[in-house]
Amino acid sequence: MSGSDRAVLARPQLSPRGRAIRDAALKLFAERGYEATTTTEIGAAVGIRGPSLYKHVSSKQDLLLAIMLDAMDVLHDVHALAVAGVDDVADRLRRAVEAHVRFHTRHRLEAFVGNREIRSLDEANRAVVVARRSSYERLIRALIEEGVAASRFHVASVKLASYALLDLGMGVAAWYREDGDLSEDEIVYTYGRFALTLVGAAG
Amino acid sequence: MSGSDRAVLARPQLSPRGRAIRDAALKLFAERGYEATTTTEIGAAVGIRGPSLYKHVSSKQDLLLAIMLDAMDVLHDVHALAVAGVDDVADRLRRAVEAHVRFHTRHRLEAFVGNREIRSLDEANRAVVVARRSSYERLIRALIEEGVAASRFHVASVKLASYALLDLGMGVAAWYREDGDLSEDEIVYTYGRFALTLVGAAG
DNA sequence: TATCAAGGCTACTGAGCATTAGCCTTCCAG
DNA sequence: CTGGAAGGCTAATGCTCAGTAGCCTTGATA
Repeated sequence: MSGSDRAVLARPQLSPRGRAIRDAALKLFAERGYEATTTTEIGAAVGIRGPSLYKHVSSKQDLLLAIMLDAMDVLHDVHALAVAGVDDVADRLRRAVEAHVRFHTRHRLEAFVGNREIRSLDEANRAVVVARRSSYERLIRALIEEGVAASRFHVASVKLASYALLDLGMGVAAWYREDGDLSEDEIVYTYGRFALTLVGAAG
Repeated sequence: MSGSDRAVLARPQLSPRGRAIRDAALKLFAERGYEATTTTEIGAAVGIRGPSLYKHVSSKQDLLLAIMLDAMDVLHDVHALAVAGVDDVADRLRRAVEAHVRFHTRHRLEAFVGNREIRSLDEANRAVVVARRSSYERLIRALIEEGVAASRFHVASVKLASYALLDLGMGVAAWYREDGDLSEDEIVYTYGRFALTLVGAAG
């Protein structure tokens, strides 16, 4: 887990203004999309003009990349934390899905942008983000495979089951609202149970 | 069902070139996104220059709107067809979900663009599309409510269950490939069964 | 054969955009 | 009190677009 510790502990420190800019950009990217968001708008959201952003940030593209990479780090971290030290494979899957869903409520903007704007990254950056996402997807699939191998899970297709679980999380990021009438815990626990029935977990 | 008949029978006839342009635009919108797609590219895809598009199409925005509206019509149609004449509520739900998922494989580009590019529609057009989508979502939710009322389904939250089912379809549109190793029927039937376990359908 | 519509094309318009240049103020360190 | 860095600003640069104007070819019709 030294990798995720690094991500947790050594996440680069941003100046307060830098943080504000990134937050504003995140909100705008989520709302209007990356291409449709102008540097003027991002600036306005933190009370400065567009060109002044460049005193804090190297480019709009880097802003997007940083947002996505940070989010992927957090996602890996919460997954690792959720399954660490848990032996039973069904428990591990349930906890992994709970962490997955909770991430998508707590960081819904990051998740939303991360899913929708990969296309807006240029080639090289996209490759990095896609690789990191695939590595996460493999973790979930490996859990299901393990349960199947142990005859604890029974699925028609491991791939299909893992897609389904991952997609449910992404869906949450699209519709969840903090002030909605579904509480975070309600969603998390319900989806955790969905996951187990979905893989046909015995007992 | 006269509404959906209208949609099926009276879908406006497009010239072959018009069709080709719409298809090309759909593919490009799905690949690069609406904002990132230029009229020059759409033109090139059908062998003409960007400005010549305007001999067939009134604007890029209208192209997007037409794609989305047509897709929503088809989705409503396949739903209506799937549940028509089926009495048992569990059967109706399963068939509705199967139709939902099949739509998202057969029309994955339309579904993909329809979900991701609503933001790119201007205010008025967006309102129309959103309304039509909500009406579809209500159909699914009503099915679940009906099963719950009849004590055939048992869910923690109707809303959550319907979100989950709808999101699974959207997920399919994101990863399904005709030449992938999961067949359309395999996905459709598996998700149909998912749906029933997910709503805790008895028998 | 003359006409005309359909459907191409190039050139142009007008707008918007990310980013850079270069200037000015503020404020802290020496 | 002075020098310089930090962080604003306006103006300008260079590019990319959607959409329009207006011209030309083709081919069917009358």
